[in-house]
Amino acid sequence: MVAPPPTSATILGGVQLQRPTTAQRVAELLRERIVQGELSSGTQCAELQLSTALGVSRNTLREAFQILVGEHLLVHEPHRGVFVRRLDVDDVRDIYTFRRLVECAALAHPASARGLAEMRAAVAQGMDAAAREAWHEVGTADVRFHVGVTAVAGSERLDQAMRGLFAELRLAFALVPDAHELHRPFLDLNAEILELAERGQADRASLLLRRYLDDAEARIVAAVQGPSS
Amino acid sequence: MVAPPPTSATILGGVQLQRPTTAQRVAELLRERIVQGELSSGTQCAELQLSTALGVSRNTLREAFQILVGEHLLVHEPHRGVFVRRLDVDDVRDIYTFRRLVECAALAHPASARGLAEMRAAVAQGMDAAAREAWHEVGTADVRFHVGVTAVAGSERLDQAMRGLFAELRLAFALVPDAHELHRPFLDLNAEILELAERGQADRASLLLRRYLDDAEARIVAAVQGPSS
DNA sequence: ACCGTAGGACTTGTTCAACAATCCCACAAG
DNA sequence: CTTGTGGGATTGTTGAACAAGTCCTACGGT
Repeated sequence: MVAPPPTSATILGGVQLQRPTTAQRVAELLRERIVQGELSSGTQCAELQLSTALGVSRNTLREAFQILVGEHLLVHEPHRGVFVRRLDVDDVRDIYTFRRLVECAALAHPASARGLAEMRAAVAQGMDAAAREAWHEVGTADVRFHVGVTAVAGSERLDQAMRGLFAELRLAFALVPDAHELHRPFLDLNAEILELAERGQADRASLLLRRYLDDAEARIVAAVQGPSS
Repeated sequence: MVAPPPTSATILGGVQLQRPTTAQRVAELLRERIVQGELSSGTQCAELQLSTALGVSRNTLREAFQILVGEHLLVHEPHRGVFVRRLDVDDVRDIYTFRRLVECAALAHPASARGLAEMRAAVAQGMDAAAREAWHEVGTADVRFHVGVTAVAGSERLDQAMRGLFAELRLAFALVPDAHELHRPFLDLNAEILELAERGQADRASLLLRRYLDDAEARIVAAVQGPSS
């Protein structure tokens, strides 16, 4: 087995510098608006209105829609339009079933040190943000922590799937009143999980994580079915 | 836990009857061509050529492209075109890292009987197909078996992610000479895994499955780096 | 009051033609 | 052998147009 000749990609560390296409930029902008809750669940995205507002053609906008539909952030109802996805209780349960399986398994069989480093960085960021009472950033750090947990498994595709899941979850976060209250109690728990994981106590870390997930799921389920129950 | 009220979706079994849009049908057609290997890895999909061949406009075709790019079956290089994705060794390893984590964890903590039923049906189909020497169908049954394993976890999103992963994997299957030889030895193993799972011997089933995955990964990695080594 | 229904306004689905931006290749110059 | 430099082909993006479908409303029958 001979060493492969160094390509420009390996030299440059695999970074790809390609200006995003208009559709990608539009998708990115809409994605941001959606996960930030500025476009709330169920909102219709009218083509003519949005395309003129963004200064792009309908065709380009429709390409952007396809991207976001593929990410489950928008739903497409033929001849009716595209809408910001609305999560129901089953969706939240489904997402947490996914997270429980993947995150707990990742912690139980650690394979990548990069994931641990991410977890460490996320805990630090969360502590710091809490000290400054920057609650929104605390939430960001919490998400980062769990993406880090997933990264412990060492699969790029798994990481990406998890990032997609979190984007979906934010649709539900928006329904939780006092979103900072959602993440605040988990700061210490994350730190504890990290410490166990670093000491090689994989099983205890995994168990603690499961408790976290059960708790978070219950909170969000309650928020989603909210006043209706 | 009370039973949820039956919605129209549950009554109708969740089937949604909406004629697919043209872009969706084009995407489906191309997806089929790709996973069947009729469009081999690296092939460029020229817009003008394809759109005239399919009798659709370039704009519609580009919407279809966005769908398939989102499924990682096509890659888009701005101003150069879209190409059928080419999997390298790292991709295969990444996919199998994903599968190991998810499938083994699913078997270890069974949560859905529907998954077991799928596994059973897949084993039966595989045996039957092998008896008829229908090797292609044996491969289909093998894939079905492992989607069934994933379904044991009980998350719709996880199932979908796994189906997407298998679509990608077929890009690599096409590189394996004698694809039926790839699946043939696993018929009995699948049956054995199923039996262990049904008897509640989750750990042993999970262990056996891990051996399967390691073996399959090695074969495909060898095929992908193939003649170059 | 309660359907059905027939319009009509509006939105989405799809195509087409055009132009701008970019890539690719062949060829010439150093 | 490397480095410009066209020019041709492909992709990126737009605007207009029409077909197809949905939603709303008013009308008529019962």
